[in-house]
Amino acid sequence: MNGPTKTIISKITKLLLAPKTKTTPYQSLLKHYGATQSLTRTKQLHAHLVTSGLLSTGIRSVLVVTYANCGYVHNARKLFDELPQRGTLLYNFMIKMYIAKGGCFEAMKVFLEMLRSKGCCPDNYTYPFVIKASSELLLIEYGRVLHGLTLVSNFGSHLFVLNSLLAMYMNCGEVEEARKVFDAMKEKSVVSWNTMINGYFKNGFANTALAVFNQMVGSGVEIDGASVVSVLPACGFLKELEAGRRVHGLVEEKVLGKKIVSNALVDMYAKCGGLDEARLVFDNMVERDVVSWTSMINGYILNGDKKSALSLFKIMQIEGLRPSSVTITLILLACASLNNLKDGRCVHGWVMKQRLDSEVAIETSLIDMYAKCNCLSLSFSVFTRTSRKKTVPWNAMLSGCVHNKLATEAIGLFKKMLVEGVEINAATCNSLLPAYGIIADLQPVNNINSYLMRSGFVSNVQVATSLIDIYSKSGSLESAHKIFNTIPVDFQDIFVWSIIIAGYGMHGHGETAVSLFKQMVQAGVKPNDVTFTSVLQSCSHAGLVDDGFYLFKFMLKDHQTTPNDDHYTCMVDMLGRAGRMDEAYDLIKTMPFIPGHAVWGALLGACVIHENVELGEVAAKWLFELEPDNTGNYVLLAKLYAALGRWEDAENVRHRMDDIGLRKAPAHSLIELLFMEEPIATLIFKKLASSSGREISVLECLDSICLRDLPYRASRIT
DNA sequence: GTAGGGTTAG
Repeated sequence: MNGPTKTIISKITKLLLAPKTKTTPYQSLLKHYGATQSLTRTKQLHAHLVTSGLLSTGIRSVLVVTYANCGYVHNARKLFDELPQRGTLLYNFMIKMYIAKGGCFEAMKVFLEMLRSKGCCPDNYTYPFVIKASSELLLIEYGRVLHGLTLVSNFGSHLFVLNSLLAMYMNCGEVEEARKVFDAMKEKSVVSWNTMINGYFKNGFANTALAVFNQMVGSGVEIDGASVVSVLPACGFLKELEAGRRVHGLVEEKVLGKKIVSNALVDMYAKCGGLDEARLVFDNMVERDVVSWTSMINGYILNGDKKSALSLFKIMQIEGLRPSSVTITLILLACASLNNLKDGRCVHGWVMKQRLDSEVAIETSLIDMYAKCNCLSLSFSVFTRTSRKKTVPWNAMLSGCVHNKLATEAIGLFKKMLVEGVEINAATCNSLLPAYGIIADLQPVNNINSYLMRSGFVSNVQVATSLIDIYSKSGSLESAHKIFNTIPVDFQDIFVWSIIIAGYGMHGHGETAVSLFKQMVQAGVKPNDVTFTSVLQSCSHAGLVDDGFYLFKFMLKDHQTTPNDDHYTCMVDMLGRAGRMDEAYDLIKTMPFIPGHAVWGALLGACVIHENVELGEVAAKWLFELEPDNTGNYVLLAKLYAALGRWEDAENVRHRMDDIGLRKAPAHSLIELLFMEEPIATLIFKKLASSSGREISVLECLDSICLRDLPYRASRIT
């Protein structure tokens, strides 16, 4: 017999000896039940097969697959265990079932059984499943072993296997390893590229994600919907409106007009500040789901238009869409920042009816909303109904107390957290720490500091930043600076620098503030609006006019930072305090935008100090127009007149207030008006003293003007 | 029968 004949004969023999694989009607029926996930019918047929004694091994195998497809783990497992022999296919189905049910650990166990079994090897279907399981369990070491197994079992170059390895490495944060696998791939599919784009973004490399997408398009790979949905969040995060627009162009060109793609576009435009374009995509959608509406609502919130967010939410409900917990979270956020208790309570009512009020995210948002609307008792009543084990509602409650200036309560709550064994995280510390800034007492700050040291939370830069802030607010710049020095240079970000600079500024150490600012710039940290405000304020408080001017010019020239209202206010305040009134006014005149009330307020304040009526009247004129309801401005102008003895003009200011209804009760005298403000009381005190020609005690003066909180005010005035 | 995809938050 020659070779070919031998082969043919062996093939025929194999076919004859092989078990008949003809599908019986029962098997076809079970396959149909599996495909349609008809569990009840499967159970009925199973019972029938048992009673009629038809439960052959072949049928049992099919039953395992059917139960697995229906997701009925118990029966699948039972029948699977009873089988005398199990093939790769059956193992694969069991693994797939466990993963679909979220039982990744069980899936891994089945895989181990498979490896231990004789004559049954994992195949190109098994590996993607188990790699996914180890990925979801974040078992990177396991994943590496699997990677090794694929290499020794010749599946190391299988496209699906490699793609699942890419996803696994990315999901476990092993970006470099994913890259190595990707670069070594001889054949790449659109899924490989998409996995890389998505993986880079999720691991914080938004720029690389965008670059990989561009490379993909550049090398002629046909993109699909998933490519777009993976790259758009990166554009949104980077606020790369132009890049986002180009992606949008590709979407139109390739007709990738799926709902999910449009949703991603809405989100991208919203995050890039292209609200009109977001709305255009939203309006042109044929069909919108909750995510579409939620993304659009979020767009309005991100762009500061919370009122439109609320009205869109109402339209959404009229259109019959049920908000998700994400939508609710956002709406409560909008209500919180609008101080809109009425709508917030409505949403709360709806949430209760829908029985969504026990979702942690929603509970937390409710606590936050009530706190921001200054209804802390309602926050507490939501809080007491929570399960109290999760950290986030506690954090929201802490922030709520701090927002309402209830520092002692916040600290009390924190102690309770420790007693009740609630997990403390960095966010807890960040919510709590500002409470110590309110108390501004060194002893409690030292206590919390030692806790943060022991627990290791100080190594969190945000926590350390807060700690620096509360130390400087409590008067210990030395401790603040010590903590600043413990932060590794690479982690000294713009926030830490701003806080320490502001700390020195706050205590009048303008020179140190300026020198720290220079150190920061030297260290390569680019100053932002806030740092400039801090350092300019420091100069202003310390009277460092020249330094202030230098920094202001530095901001204009070297950093192309456009000064904002705050910066001009600092400058005007600084020049004004130094008596350089005309320069202050000239600066205002050169402002590239319309000056706000703060700038004019600073000028008026300076005019009062230096008794400059001419400019004071100019400033007041603007202020009365910009904020006609602010009584403080009227008082300041009256004070200015009073200081110069121009009582008639001062009296006119009072009339002006009466005319616009700012003072409901009739005033008997100018003095009464002037006493409304504490600095004016000081002035009156001086006037009384000089007119009577003798020393007048503060208490005597205060007594005569019946101010409340005497001891407090007396200490402030002396 | 296998791989990749969207909105929020403390």
